[in-house]
Amino acid sequence: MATLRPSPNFAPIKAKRAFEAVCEQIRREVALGTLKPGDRLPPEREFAEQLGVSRTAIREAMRSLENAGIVQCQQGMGGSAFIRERDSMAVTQAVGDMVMLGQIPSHSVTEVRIILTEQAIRMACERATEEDFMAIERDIDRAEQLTVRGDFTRRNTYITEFYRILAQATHNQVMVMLVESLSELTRTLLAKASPVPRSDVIGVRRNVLKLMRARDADGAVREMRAHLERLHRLLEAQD
Amino acid sequence: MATLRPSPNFAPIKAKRAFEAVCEQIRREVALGTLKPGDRLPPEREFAEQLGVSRTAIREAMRSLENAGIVQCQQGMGGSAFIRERDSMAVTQAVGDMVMLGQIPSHSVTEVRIILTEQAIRMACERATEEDFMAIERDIDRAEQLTVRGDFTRRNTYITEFYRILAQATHNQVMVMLVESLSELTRTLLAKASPVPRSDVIGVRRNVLKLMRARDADGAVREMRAHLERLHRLLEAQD
Amino acid sequence: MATLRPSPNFAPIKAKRAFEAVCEQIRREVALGTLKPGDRLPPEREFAEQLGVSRTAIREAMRSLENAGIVQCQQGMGGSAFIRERDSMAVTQAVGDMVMLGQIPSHSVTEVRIILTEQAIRMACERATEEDFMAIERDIDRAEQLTVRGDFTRRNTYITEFYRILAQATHNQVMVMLVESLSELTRTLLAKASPVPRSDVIGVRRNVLKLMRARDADGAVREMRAHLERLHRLLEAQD
Amino acid sequence: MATLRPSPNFAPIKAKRAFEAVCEQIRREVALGTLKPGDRLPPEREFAEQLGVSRTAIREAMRSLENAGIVQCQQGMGGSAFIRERDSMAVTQAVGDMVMLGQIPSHSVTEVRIILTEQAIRMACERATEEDFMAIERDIDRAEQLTVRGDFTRRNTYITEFYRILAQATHNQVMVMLVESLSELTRTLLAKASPVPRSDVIGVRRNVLKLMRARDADGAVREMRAHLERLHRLLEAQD
DNA sequence: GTGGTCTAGACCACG
DNA sequence: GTGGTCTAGACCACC
Repeated sequence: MATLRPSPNFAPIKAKRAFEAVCEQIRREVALGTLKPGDRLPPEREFAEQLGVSRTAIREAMRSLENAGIVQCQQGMGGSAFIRERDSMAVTQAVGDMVMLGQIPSHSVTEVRIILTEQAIRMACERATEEDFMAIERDIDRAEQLTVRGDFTRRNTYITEFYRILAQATHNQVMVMLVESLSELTRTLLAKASPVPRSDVIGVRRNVLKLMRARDADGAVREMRAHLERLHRLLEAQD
Repeated sequence: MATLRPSPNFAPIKAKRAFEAVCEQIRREVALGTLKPGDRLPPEREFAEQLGVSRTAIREAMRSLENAGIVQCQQGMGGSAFIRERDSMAVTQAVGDMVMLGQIPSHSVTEVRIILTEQAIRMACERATEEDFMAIERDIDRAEQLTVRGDFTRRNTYITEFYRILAQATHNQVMVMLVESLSELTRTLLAKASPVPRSDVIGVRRNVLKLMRARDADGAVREMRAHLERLHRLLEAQD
Repeated sequence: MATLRPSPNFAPIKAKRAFEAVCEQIRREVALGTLKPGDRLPPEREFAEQLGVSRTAIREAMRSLENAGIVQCQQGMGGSAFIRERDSMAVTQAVGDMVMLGQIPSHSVTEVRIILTEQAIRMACERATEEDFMAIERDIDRAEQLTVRGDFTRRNTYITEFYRILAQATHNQVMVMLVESLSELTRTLLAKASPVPRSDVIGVRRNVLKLMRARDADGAVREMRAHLERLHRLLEAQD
Repeated sequence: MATLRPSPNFAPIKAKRAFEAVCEQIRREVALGTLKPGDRLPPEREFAEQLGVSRTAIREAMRSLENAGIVQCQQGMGGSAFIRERDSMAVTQAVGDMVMLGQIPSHSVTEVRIILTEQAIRMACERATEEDFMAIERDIDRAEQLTVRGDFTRRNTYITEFYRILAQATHNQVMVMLVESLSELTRTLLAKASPVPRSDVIGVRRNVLKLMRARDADGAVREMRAHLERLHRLLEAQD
């Protein structure tokens, strides 16, 4: 039988560096809503004095937060740092590092990417409003127009955005974030691999949209999966 | 006997922001495999001299890489910076920032978390080896033993690790990474919300494992979904 | 008019040193009661590993806690650190340092000492049980016997303890602590000043006790004050 | 009669712990006045060499002295250790430890706190100069202004300082020290207990000050006691 | 085996 | 660049 008295419960200790404490405070204020996107942080010198740390510590904290996509520093007029609008760039970067540096085979990425996209489509089929569908349609239209015109630079913007807009029909921000990150990552991998993927992207997307509008989740998923698997096979071929 | 592994090849830095160039070099060496997890970078001073940059540049680069979860700095002798084992902490942090700072409702997180865990279970049911199952079982066993003993600090380690080990049975590193991140994030949210979640975690997990061993994906998914929904309801109650 | 949105609230940052974190943990466990007087802490080396810090950090923490009178370290096999019984030594030391190092005139000490002792006597007159009085009497008796025998070393123990036992009749631990500290401090000051104070201590104490038993607070206070003022004048003479 | 020849005074060899010897030297210099508040000690490395001990010994000594509130270490250039201004922090800490760690009921603290504050008021009524009263008034004024402005962080500084400034009117440093310590301790206890104490502190204090200026000790004491008892009841409610 | 001491080396912070 | 902080590892004295 165990002793009645609770045994002392010692937790490991992690030394906190000055800049980490600074980061923590800013993160907290952003989380609380007292700092909002567009707000400006105090000038370095003032901020340093306010927090009782050196300017170096402030600078390192800014570097860290900039990396995390939380603030944006701009030099020149009034310099200082602004709170950024949230976007999924940081997640993309983090997942990308894992794949690039961690020797993760690309089919691990594409497999999960397909699964997540499927799940997003299923969710969207249940929740999407006509407005959502129209947003998707607009994106396809523009991409098509630009393809015809041969303006591939701008076309790629819309081609890329498709998955984000699709995911937004789920009305789940986390889903949007992950789908966007994995799509972006796949795109990067493909760009490095085969310079000219070429396939009837527009047609497939129109098909998927039609099936989703008909709330035919299984059909839409089947169509999308076939397309993505075709696309991803280009990557496998390289390994 | 000399090491077979090629030694990292650092080149002097040219203009451009110094710390970025440093980052780039290290990232490259890691990607190439000349720098492996556990390897030690040269001491600050020495490294700075080697690359012909200031110590500040080295420090800022380390900050950046530490942020990305690529290196880990520690104090004291043998301090310097180590290449870290790849883990999903950076992704967790990035997703966590989005949720914490971006006013994303917690049910967006839990919904995707459930979906991903389900998909992981389905994949695992197809691919898991007996070895995978045994790893899961060992984790459950340890958690149970430590629960009985009242050593909650160490218990929580195993309780938390469960989802990672479960996901590893999919043999897909990206899946592991995402499942781990979302589980960790949910755990953090729960910890902030209700101080005493308590439920028969061990029992549920044994059940899921049994069903997976019988390759009954639908059953395992049903059991797990019920458990997670119960858990997540604690969060909804708070909003 | 002030803005509706709450302005960000940045708090100054204090770097936490490793040993402070260790101290904090031990203090917490003692406060929670999971560590009790007599308990043994893990050996330095083991403890260091458990907390993820170096042995030096543990040692510095021990130094700090030893100073605060919380633990006591022993050498040799089976050594390690023990949690100490609470006593007022630390307070005595702290007050003593203030006086010794801060150029505080000794009459500041004696003045407060008299006031506190008076207040203790008043409280005791209201609350003391017969048991308390008997404890005081026993102390006086022993001191008297040892005075007669000429065993001054042991006599001083009882002479010194008198004020603590007197204060214990207030049933207020803080009062005990302060009275004891100031008495002890005065004794030290006197010892340095005049080697032979000599006066009819025993007689005075018997008188005070008799008056207290009669619940004559005013009388007891008058008697005690007269005695202490006589005593303290020895110190004034020196300045 | 004792022998004229001084008897050889063998002190136990006992290899006094190195850091204790260092402490002793510094304490001695401070007591002698050769080291004054604000003075800087030599850098660790240099000091160690000067005294012929290791840096570890110096560090442990610093720890001990820092604990006793005698020196203060700070980072950065001009780092080293400074001799601190005398303050009652060490006493507060020592008394606080006794209460926190020794299971002393909070009403023991509050009871003595009230008694001591009363006695301080009585002493002050006899000795305070107009200058003392003005210092008290300034403190009340500032606290009131900051309350109106909603700057609670700085307000609390003045609210807390009140008792110290009040006690300084006694012109007895020991009284200042004890009143400050017990007030601070009560404040800590209250902060842990009830998040919103709120009451008309400013009004009460102005009243007390008015009565003290009229040298009406009994009145001032009555007013103050009523206020403190009201405050302390918040603590009792929790037990 | 445990505390006490010391050394060398490195990060972290400030100016 | 200086200086505080932390660490790893070693040796000693004690029981």
